[in-house]
Amino acid sequence: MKEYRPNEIEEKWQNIWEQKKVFETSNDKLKDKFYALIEFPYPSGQGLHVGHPRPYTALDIVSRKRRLEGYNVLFPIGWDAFGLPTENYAIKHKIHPKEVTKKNVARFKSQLKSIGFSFDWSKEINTTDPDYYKWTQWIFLKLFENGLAYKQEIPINWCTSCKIGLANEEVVGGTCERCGGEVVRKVKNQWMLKITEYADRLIDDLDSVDYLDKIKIQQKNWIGRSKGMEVDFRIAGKDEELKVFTTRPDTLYGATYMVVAAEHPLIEKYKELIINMDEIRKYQKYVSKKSDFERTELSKEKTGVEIKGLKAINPVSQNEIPIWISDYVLMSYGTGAIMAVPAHDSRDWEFAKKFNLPIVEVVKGGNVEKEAFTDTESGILVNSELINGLEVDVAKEKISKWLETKGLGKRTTNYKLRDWVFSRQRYWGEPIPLIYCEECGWVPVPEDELPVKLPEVENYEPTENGESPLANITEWVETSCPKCGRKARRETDTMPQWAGSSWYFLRYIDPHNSKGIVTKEDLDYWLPVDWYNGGMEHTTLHLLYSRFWHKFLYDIGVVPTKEPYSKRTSHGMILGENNEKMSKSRGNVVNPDDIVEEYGADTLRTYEMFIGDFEKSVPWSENGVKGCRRFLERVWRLQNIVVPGDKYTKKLETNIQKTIKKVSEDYESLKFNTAIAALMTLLNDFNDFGKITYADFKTYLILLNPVAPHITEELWEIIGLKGMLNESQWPQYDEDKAKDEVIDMPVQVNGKVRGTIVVSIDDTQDIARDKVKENKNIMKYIEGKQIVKEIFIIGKIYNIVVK
RNA sequence: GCGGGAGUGGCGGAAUUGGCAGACGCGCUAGACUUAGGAUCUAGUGUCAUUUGACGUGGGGGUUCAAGUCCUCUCUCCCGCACCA
Repeated sequence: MKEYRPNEIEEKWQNIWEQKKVFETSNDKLKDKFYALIEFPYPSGQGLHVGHPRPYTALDIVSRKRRLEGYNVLFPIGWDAFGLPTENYAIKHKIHPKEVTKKNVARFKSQLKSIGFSFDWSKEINTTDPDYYKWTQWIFLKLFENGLAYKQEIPINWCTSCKIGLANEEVVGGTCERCGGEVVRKVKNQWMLKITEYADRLIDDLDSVDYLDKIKIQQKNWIGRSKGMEVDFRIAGKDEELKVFTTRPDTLYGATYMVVAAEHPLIEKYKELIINMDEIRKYQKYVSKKSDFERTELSKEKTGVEIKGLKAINPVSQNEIPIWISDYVLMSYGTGAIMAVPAHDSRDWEFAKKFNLPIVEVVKGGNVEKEAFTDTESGILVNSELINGLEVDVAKEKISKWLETKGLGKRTTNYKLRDWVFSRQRYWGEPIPLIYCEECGWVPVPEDELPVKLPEVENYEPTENGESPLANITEWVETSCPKCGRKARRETDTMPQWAGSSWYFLRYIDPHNSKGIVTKEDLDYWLPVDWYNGGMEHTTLHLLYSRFWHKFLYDIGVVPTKEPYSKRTSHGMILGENNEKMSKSRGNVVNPDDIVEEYGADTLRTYEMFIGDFEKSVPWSENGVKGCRRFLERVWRLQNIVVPGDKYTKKLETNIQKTIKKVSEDYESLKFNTAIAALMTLLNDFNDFGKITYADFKTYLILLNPVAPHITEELWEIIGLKGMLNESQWPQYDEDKAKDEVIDMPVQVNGKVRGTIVVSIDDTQDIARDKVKENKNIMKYIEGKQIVKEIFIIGKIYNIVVK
């Protein structure tokens, strides 16, 4: 027997697979298709770390299994290469982001290839390739033409010293991450996409897809649909209404004050009437330095200022109530104003306590002097003239009707979801293909002029006033209006990184098409994606954005399905050995190259799958890697105990059948760790028995192949099986043979196991009872006592209750 | 704060979904073979008592013949929060 040398074997088979184009998708549309998708990586400067291969290996396993089952499999790969880190690197080192990307992609590619994934490399895509982003721009134009893109004033994080807009991530404690300068909110006119128009469908169509429940729940909560009422509070002495949204109109009598967002237009409108404008200005400035996130997060200690000089009228009680501003009310949710019901909302309660505002109980059951009583899904109304004594449901309905007939409110649906801010004042993104003409307004770049390519620039830093670096390239910006021919200017904002990743799974299907986005008949065959795996952190942004784009493309007749992905699963993170997130600064990053080099790709793959529950985060362990290498060494040595025979060894057959069943099922249900454990157990059985037939070994190799493709292919060749393993077929199991006929049944007395009896799987209670009587140890606990009850579950357990 | 998720040996994790808790692997202990090694093989390994046994799945309470699994209260940790990808 030769020594097991993974590096030699792995390179050998990777070359053979590539030469023979084993993993290229076939054009045979009569075959059943299987489209497996992983989230394409962002090619960062650090290269892959061991977290990347985990989801890739998982779907590689499924893809390899499906090929052996006869499916036509599409398992593609590409690069999500626009983005901030590349641009920042380019600025710092004065290298074109295109060059940075090229270098990073090359590195990622060689790393991925060394791990032996069965990607169809002929379908590789890159979001920064003009042939690709041509179609990203095309989709944007379609959205624009259909009224789903519009401009709006939106505050951005502005670093006063770098003079550049910052991502939320780059703002640390109100200061700029890179220079430590002061960050303020600055209003910019931004392109927005109306994802809210699809809010209902994005919720409702979740019923038609197979996503993990936690993913569905998280998306639903993010969209945050709530049915309620918009209620008008009149401003005392003015012909002006302050609208609030509430899901609880029944608690209206408890509304003892109102709170509006610091940016609420009401303040500007009535600034002459407001007595304490100075105080308000000061508070507005304080709020403007916080992100929405901080505003709600840091709200442990409530802050706020009363707007003195304005009062509101509670529409049901007619009481005059004060209006406050506070940072816990956001302009971006609802109407930017709330009615505060301190008795039944804890934030309102804290605020009322701090500023000494009245608290009026309207649902019975708590002690509202001590704390807010929020358990009010049901209950009886009090202190509420029109609805006293009614159940919450009934009261809600009655007061809603009353408000409607009086014209004081209307039923509406509100969403937490906000429209998508689509503009970036950055260089490394897709140019937004619009032209501004004084006469015609915003005009799309004609389709035949797409793509609008990124121009070459010297400097990638945004301009002094926060415009994108593109704004400085006069010859690029100045153009003529496609409609009227007059002088016009190009939009200089670029798209966010999310744009390219919102539709990439479509382009994989037909990546080299120069005439259209994807050929229609290919779309009909391949859509929807059968299985999409990715991180939970993408649930509410990328996953939702891409569903939105897909639904839009469905509406305009480009794609044939309402949903892009029929199944979505997700993996856990791999942490450092110290149980912390892997990061350069913590110095706990493990590079897969080192593992491949020292132990081999098959060991890396096996370990990544065996490391633990696929859906949970787990710490890396080098010792665990060694254990997997040892396992593969034992598999390698199985070649020594193979004897001729084209049938399963009798004594091993049940175990083999059971393992086929277990492994086949586990590979399909993310339980890779237990599949490998089953293969280890079977290997132990083989070694205990001492010899195996070709048939035993062949089945074993196929079962292990998706996890460890190189070693199994090599062993297949060594023992002289026909053809290549990857051309063989997935083994079948026989349900009857995959069961033990005889089992050790536990016998309990009063719920405690006192012994076992050997019974056939289908033996009845009478047979079992006789066997119990023969068992002295069990009888010891029964004799002399009265049997109260006997529970017998066939094939499982026998419990005797005695007194 | 809001939303989602997780707590089982020294460690990663199993548990047919209410039926023998700890499969499989790591680590550890002892032994064998040794041209001494981070190789391989054998046996052991939840805790305490060590014959019979008692206890044990973050903590408290409950349902049940039977609870890691169901109900209830509670504690701790992780992830996301819209310009990171």
